[in-house]
Amino acid sequence: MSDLEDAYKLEYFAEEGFHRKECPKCGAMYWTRDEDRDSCGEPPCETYQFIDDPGFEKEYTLEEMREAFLSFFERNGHERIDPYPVAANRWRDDVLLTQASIYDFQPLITSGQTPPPANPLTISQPCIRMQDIDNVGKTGRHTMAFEMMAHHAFNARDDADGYAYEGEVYWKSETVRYCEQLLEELGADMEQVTYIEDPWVGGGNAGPAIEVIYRGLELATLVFMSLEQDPDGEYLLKDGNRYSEMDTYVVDTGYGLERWTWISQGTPTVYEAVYPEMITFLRENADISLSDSEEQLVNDAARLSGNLDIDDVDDVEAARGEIAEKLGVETDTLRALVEPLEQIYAIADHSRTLAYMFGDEIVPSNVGTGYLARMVLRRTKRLCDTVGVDAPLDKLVDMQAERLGYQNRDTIREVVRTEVERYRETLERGGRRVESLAQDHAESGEPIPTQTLIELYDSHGLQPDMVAEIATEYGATVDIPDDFYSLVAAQHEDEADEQETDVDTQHEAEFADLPETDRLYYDDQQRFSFEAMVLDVFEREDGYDVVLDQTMFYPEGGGQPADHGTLTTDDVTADVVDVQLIGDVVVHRTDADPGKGEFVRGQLETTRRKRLMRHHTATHLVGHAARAVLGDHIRQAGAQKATDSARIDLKHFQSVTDEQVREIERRANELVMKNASVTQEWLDRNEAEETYGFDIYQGGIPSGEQIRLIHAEEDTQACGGTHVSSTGEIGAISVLSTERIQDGVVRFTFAAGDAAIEAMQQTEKTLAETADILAVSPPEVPETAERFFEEWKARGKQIDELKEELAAVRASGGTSGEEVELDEATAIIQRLDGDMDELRATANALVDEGNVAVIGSGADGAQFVVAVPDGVALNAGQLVGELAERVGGGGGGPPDFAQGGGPDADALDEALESVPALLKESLGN
RNA sequence: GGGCUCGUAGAUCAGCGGUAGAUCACUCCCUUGGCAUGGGAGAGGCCCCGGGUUCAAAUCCCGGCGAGUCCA
Repeated sequence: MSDLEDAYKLEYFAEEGFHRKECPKCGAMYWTRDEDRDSCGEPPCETYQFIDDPGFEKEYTLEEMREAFLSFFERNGHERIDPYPVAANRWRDDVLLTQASIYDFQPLITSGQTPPPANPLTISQPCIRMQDIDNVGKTGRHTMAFEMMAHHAFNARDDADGYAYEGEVYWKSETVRYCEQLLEELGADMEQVTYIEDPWVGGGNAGPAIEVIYRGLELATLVFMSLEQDPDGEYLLKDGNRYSEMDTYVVDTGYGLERWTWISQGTPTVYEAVYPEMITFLRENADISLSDSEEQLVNDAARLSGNLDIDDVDDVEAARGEIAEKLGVETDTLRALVEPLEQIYAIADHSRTLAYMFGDEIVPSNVGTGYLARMVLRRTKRLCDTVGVDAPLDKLVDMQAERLGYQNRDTIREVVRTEVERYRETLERGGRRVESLAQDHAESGEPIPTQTLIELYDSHGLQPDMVAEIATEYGATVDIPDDFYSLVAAQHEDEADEQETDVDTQHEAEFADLPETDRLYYDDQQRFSFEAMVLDVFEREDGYDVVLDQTMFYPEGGGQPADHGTLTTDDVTADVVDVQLIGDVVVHRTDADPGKGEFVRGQLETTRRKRLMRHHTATHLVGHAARAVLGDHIRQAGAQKATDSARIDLKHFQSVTDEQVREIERRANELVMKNASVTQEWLDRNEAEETYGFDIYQGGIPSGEQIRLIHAEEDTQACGGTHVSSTGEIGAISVLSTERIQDGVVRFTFAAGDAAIEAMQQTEKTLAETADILAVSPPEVPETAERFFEEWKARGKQIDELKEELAAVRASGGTSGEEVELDEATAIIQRLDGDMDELRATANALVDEGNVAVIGSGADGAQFVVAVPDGVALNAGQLVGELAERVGGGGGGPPDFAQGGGPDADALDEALESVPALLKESLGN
């Protein structure tokens, strides 16, 4: 076993006369120029030494510092790269948000499958770390949104081949030298800089890493990613796993833009350094004006808390008393002064987070990144309300968006406004709910139970403290357990996620040794037959897996189903029922064995393929049209093509109106009528991204150095599917329906070509049939249907009225029923073969005249209604129960009115005859 | 991707197996010089849709549609 100690003995450190020392406080190993140094320099071993005493020669704004960094590395041979979106799930499915610059290059570039956009490169990458959300504003240095400035170099070992980059660009010593040069250029005192050894581990990779500390602040981390997880690996690292050396090794640095800006200014908190005008605006808006002495107190407190070991919110609360004591004020006094400022810092940071999110076209939703955006927005809104900021949230976000240079600011504001309004509605709805709940509990005097609080939060989005606030107004009490959110989490624990085993992986090993199948469908998408040689055949439970040297069959992928057709030899014709791409090998599932080593003729089912191609190209056009109508933020969330229709799921922050749908349909068909040629182009991926942007990845991100682009009119997408050669071949596009499949995602189902004609004919047929039934012409159908419906309702009402009248007449006009005199009233027993409504009405009418009514019907099985007037000691429910038993059923109801019945209509009369006896019996008791 | 909650009068919601309700809004009448208001009467419901269970479903079960919300 080996550890990484040797990995830190850099030539550079030796040349410059660095000393390797152990920190007496925390035990960390670090490198320094200062032989007499006695600490690693990082809190808690050391305190901040730059507040009011900036660490660089001059002060930098955020923008100046970014430029200083990027241009420094440009001067030193690095190419400047535009930042990637903060929505990392656009190019990888293992994370939602970009949390570090290296995320931009994972996994395809770091693993060597795809070349980097430049090598070496420098970038300032916006990042969002939700895990810091509670600390923002309170610790003075945490921000949820930040930019990670970085330079990266992608190296491959000399003896390694098959990677998308080769040789060594530079490695550890050069990396540290760049860092030193930059610090020196900015005027740092190099004697005070320390380099702490701190191996980095994450996401299956690892490597030695160095933390760069200056005046108590960690300014950068230099990571040398060179190891990968390996059970037999040589290195045992701090996560308890073993690692071994990789063929590629990557310089991964991270320089916190905000911290560099901060240290250059020496303000009490980082927030005042990075967006001072926003802080000023918010303080004025919330009307927070402090006297000079109060201002001084706040500054002193900030400096003190910066110098304490404050890593999260709990520490802040714990330290508050200590700080107050040092300053000679009451803890509460200090809190009253500091808390509003903390909230304002958080608002500024969150607004910036939202600007990044919406600027990068994240759409609020109840899933994924959209949900995270919604959470941040609601939290920010609450903070504004608490601290008394009355500027609209869309304005605050816009201020940050403007600073960050986003072009889509109008959309950003609209998204924020829509979302704030939605939140207002949720609160209003929830408020009403809590009010009535609170009234109930105020009456009973019992506190609102925890389980109810959990439900209010989980199902209705109401924070327990908000519930408490409203409840208190109505005099109800609420106990919020300290571990409330753990309780919520505990209720979700049962939600076990089932891992489905991929059938393909079972056989994957068998195909691994076979040569890559030559995919002819890219050479000519309009050819539907070919010849090939059978390389291998595997017998399966339900057929055969046939591998050819080349194929025209398109395997399922990119939402396009597999081609069907036949493989024919002189002796055998095998039907191809499914085609899958496994690794580089196209596997044809057939119903017969063509024979290994045979020559086959392949013939596609052309109708099917043509329909799929039309639908695929049409999908691109519908997406393009939607973007034109709804806005640039429109992005594909998924798509599926079939022979009779296709669907495309689009992200949008509002529901789509009928007019918008028609407009999209119209524009899509305009593109069809233009008959623009649809072309494919293989392009270097970095060139493609540079030319067309990330929006080409609507259907996911392919791997490889070269990617295939499909151009249809102005639309360009990276796509592996098969397409028609000109848009006119699509014929027509008909949007069949739209539905909201989840918040923020609208699904368009549409048909193209002959499928569109079929769909339209089907719709017309339905309309024609409907018109026929109503005996009107199709245009008159809506009006007629409405009239019929209204008339139908009116008649129902009229029938009800007539039944009432009939019942009254029956009751008053002497009855055909048997009368039995009871002590307090007359009971009328009657058979009346009507429905329940008639029975009820008649019984009610009889009761109105002071009679007991016992009515039976044989219209639908046997049914009874028994009604008893006030003051008569007879239990209707009991009587009905006994009668119903005699017809093989059951019944019941309140004592004054009951109903029941059973299937045995033949026994009805007999049951009614028994009523007098039953009455006497029950009254006699 | 998964969990939970909710669809009843124009609006807000009760009812949760047994005769569909309240409040506001609406219409009309009365009180007042007029307004705020007060008193009275009335109209307004495919109880989201489709199956099932039951003598009986707004109510229970299943499926769909629509809305909300929490989590990954």
